Amino acid sequence: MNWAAIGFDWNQARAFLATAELGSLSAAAKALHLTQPTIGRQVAALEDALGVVLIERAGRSIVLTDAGRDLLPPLRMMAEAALQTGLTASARSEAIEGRVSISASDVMAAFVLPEILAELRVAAPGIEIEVIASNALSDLRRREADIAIRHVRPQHQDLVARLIREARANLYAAESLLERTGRPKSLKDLTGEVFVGIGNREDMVRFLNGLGLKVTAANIRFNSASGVVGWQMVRQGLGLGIMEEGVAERTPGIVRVLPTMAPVHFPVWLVTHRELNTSRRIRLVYDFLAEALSRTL
Amino acid sequence: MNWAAIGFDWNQARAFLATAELGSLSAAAKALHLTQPTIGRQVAALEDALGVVLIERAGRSIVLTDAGRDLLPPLRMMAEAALQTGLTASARSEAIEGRVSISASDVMAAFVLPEILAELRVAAPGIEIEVIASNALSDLRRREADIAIRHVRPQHQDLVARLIREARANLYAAESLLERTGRPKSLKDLTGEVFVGIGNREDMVRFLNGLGLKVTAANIRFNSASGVVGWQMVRQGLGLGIMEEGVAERTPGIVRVLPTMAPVHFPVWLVTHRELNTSRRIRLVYDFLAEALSRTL
DNA sequence: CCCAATTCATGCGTTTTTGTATAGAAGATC
DNA sequence: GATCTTCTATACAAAAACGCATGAATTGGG
Repeated sequence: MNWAAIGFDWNQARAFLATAELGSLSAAAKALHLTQPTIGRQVAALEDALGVVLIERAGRSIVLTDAGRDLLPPLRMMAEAALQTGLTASARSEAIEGRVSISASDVMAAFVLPEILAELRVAAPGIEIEVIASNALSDLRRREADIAIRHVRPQHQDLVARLIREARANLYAAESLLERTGRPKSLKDLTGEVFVGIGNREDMVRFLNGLGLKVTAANIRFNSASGVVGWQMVRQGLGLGIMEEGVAERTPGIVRVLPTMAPVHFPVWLVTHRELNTSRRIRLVYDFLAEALSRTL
Repeated sequence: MNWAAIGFDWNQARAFLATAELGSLSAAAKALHLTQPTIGRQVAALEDALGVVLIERAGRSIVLTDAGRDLLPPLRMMAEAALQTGLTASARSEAIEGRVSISASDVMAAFVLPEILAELRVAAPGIEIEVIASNALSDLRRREADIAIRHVRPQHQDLVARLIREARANLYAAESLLERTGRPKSLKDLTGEVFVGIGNREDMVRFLNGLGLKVTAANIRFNSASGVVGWQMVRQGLGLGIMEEGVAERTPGIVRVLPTMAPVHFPVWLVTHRELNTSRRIRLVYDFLAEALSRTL
């Protein structure tokens, strides 16, 4: 290895990369948990060390110079390798203390996880938990989370997954709503009913049609990308909605519509990175979640 | 990019990599132009940040832990990318001031380059020159030098090369030696003569045999890996030796043996990295060397 | 078996870097 | 076009890192 040629400050290089990727010094500072003046000075120092002008201050924002743009590909490589380094280190970490991030849908994060995490805090007080509540699949390979709860089987071989159980979802409504509109006795009674959608309207229509319900997008009068918001709307009696059985049963004022209708089954997968699975800390949380989810859900 | 996962100190990572590759904190410190306590503290801080023990202090030296060994491959990737970053930056550097390193055989470095560099200093006073005198081919792709003077055509497509000229080498001896032993008139007279070898004895024998000289390893009574040392031995009259024509002609007390014998031709290539060729500073030195070598040699 | 040469750890003073607070500049918005 | 928000630059104090000097431990050689 030629040590002289890599003698520039690697942290400054990272500061520039973050600035270039995120578009501003301020954004880079926030991402790297530093301050804007520090990032600015680091980038300036890197320019000085490399003898190259990297960014042009164009008033409010910044623009990369040709030289700066040239540096991006190798710097991205560097960051990729750094990510792999961190991953490997975490996998080797024997420490029980430390942070573990869990990605889950907002419904899971809001209605299922808190109870489980309360137990976990007793079992392992040293572990710091970061819950990422998002209905977008976070990329475990990029380490956006250490552990993810998903409802589709993960494909990539870098990931290791465990099928917790087949969960059930049913159609629910607020008691107040049914008292107003009357209790439907069959699928046909539901035609023309108002539904609360979650996520994409079209997907929701397809899903409901699959259940044998004759509904169109027009029936979904209320919709939200957030499952929690959707569920609150159902509780308010704004319409009928789909919910996981366990969550629904623990929600007061909610009753099942058409109890004779067969529940929708969907899998619950617990997923982590293959390398991270060797980390004692993450393994502990992973196993704890697996046990608790198969029990609670 | 996930910025949180690459939030460890990249300079500390480099410190550990150097330590692991070079085998000791002290060696790493020297390579990175830092001090041993600093490297020690950086590695310790990295261990702390990653929650992993990387090295075991085994008395005088250090031993990598399993975790430390695991981190090496991604860290090497990081260093490779850093090298590429530095390379790209140098290519983009518009600064005339700065360092340029030139790799050449020790003979070239000692007898040809100084004169040329004296001219260069006048033409471009801001440039700092580092001469790497080595008969081992330095790896331009690893940036062990910015520019190399070579006698074989470089293969790799990352390198750009210019054929300066076909140089000539002849057989020479000290006048004092020939006065003692008599001037040889033909190839046959050289059988049994003492030769001064440069580099590998076997290669030297093969080379001389190729010239039609009937010599074996036994004839090469003196040998040195250093061409300069070899040439000094020739000047001292210890034996006959091969030398580039221009250098030999400028050496007092040296005469050509068998002037009728055809000279050996060998190419002189000026080589640099394709990316570096766009650097104003390196381009300047490259062009200057090309001009000077084709004139001087 | 002892001495010399390395190598790592530690204490301390100095230098460097970082963060906070603030000012200035340039788009965005109404 | 005035205002508001967002982003960068600068000054200064606090914190962190660094280098030097030194001590302790170990290995290799005489």
